[in-house]
Amino acid sequence: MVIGEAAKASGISAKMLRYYESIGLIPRPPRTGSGYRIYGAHEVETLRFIRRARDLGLSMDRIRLLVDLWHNRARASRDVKRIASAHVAELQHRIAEMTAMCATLGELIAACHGDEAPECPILRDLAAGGGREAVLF
Amino acid sequence: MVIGEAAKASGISAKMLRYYESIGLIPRPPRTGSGYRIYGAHEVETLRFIRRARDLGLSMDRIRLLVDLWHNRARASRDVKRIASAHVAELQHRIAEMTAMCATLGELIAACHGDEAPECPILRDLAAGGGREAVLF
DNA sequence: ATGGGGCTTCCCATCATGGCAAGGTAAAGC
DNA sequence: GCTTTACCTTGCCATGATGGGAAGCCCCAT
Repeated sequence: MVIGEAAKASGISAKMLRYYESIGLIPRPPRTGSGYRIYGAHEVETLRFIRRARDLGLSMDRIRLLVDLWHNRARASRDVKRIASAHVAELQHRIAEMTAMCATLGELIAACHGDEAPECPILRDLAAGGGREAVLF
Repeated sequence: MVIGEAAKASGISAKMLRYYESIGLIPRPPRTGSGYRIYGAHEVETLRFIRRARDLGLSMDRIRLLVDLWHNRARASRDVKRIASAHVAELQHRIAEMTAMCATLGELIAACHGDEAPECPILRDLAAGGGREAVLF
């Protein structure tokens, strides 16, 4: 399999395959005489693993650790669980931040007439400092 | 006020003040004879506005629009509301994505013993393709 | 006058991804 | 065999918002 085929089979673009190779996430594949990268079924399997980890929002650093554990028959599932849990904790943190933003903005949007007039609670709040009083009055 | 003081007063680093100036988000301030940027109370007020918009997760592009509307007495609150609503919609989209990731990972984490053994539903799922069957068996 | 801290500009790095350009190659059609 | 076409190679640039650092100038206090 040449890089375009591996890309199609794995769902990762050829560009990213070269990038992953350059950062050492995947090993350098053998080349044909003319320099084309050659991937086998095993490599594509690893790539699909990476793809799915990426789809779950994992960082490259954590994916690297997971791939290493996956390829390591002496692994402890505890290590895998710890990495996944840390990721979930980060996701929840970000979700909480964004939910708070949505809540604040939602109140302001609800208070805004959204008409031709210039008066706007959203701008007023941004200008005044986001304190509760700016929302209530 | 020189840049460091404006930074402290606004909560935006001096580095970012120069950056915001370079991308045209804020106008170029006057300079002293020796080239120091000089900021007044009005500029700091704008910077605090930007800071709070940033804290609500707005993109620079949207902040630019909001600042323009804020400074424009002939604005319509409808335009402000539309921008804020678009941002909330994006936030909700991202929240939904991350929540789905959390749900999937949560199931896998719950199914993982997290002990010394190599057997791990998390890795199994990543390897198998994320289908339901991989979770259930 | 000298030292320290703050200011200036410019360059580099992040992270994962895409785009573009120039040049080589493989395979298919004529 | 030659042409076309599609694909491969490397390398550079860009993103967005931010931090870091270096080299050099400036202001103030001692």
